[in-house]
Amino acid sequence: MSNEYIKTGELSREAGVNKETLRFYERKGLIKAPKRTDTGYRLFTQADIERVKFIKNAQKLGFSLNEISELLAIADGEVVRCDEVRKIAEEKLLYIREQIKSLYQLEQVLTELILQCKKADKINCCPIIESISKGENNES
Amino acid sequence: MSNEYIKTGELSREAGVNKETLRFYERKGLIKAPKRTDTGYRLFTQADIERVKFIKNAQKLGFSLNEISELLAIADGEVVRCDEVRKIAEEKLLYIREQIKSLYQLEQVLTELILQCKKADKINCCPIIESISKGENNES
DNA sequence: TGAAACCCTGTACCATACTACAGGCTGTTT
DNA sequence: AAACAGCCTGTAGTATGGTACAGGGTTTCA
Repeated sequence: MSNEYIKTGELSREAGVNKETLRFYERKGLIKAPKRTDTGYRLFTQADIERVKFIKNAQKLGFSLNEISELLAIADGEVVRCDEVRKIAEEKLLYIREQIKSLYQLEQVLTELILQCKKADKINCCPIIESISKGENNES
Repeated sequence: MSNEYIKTGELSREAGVNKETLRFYERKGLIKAPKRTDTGYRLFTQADIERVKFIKNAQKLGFSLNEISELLAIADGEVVRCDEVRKIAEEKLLYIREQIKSLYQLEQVLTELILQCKKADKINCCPIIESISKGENNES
């Protein structure tokens, strides 16, 4: 379980990512360059599987690869600086809330436009096109 | 007002976009290739100002340039097909609602993680990192 | 021994929406 | 006539997160 090395193909299957993606992560520094066989084949470990899964999970939480780099760097440290992790998470949370807010405004405007469109005479007159033309949707 | 031609620089100022962006839109077919002077300078019209503003307004509503192309093609038609416009808007609305939904789920998970982090002992233990490691955030 | 499956590298490409820049005319002003 | 702003072209770069492929070496199994 501990001394089993796996090659690129197996890691890619285990972690559910493309083989090219692993090389991409390596170039980006998200996973560290693994050992190699004499003939140059990469030898990954169980820990690498966990690491790639961590990356995938963090992406599902909305973190970018750069942010995940930061999280991993902290997690790799001797002492995990919990406050630093929380800071990154809090920034992400604020950003997500902003996104929700502006998407909600869009949702309102679009809903209203579609409603108007349904009510309108459909003979060569489109409230949606007209509203965009006039720039009535500028809330920001 | 009608026969006044303007050059790239003025259109860019009037519509609030970069000059390069205008060439980009032209290549993309979002604005049609304008007349030229004998020496090759582009001659835009008032209508082009409106068109660029339309593009900017539609972007604020969340439409991509490809979708804006479709909207403009419909608006350019002899008869504006209101139902087609509404279809595009309705698709966008559905997409925006999905985005809101998944962002809201993220918001919930992140909020909870941050809360746990605040409650936890901060000595070499980070609930956020651990939760991501374990993949506890998989709702999708 | 030979085919199939696997791995390696570097480079280029996908979408999205621009932005920058080199190298060269044109137009205006002094 | 010279300086400078403004326009032209084509190409390449930005950020994001990968994906694809050519051209080659390696491993495995029959």
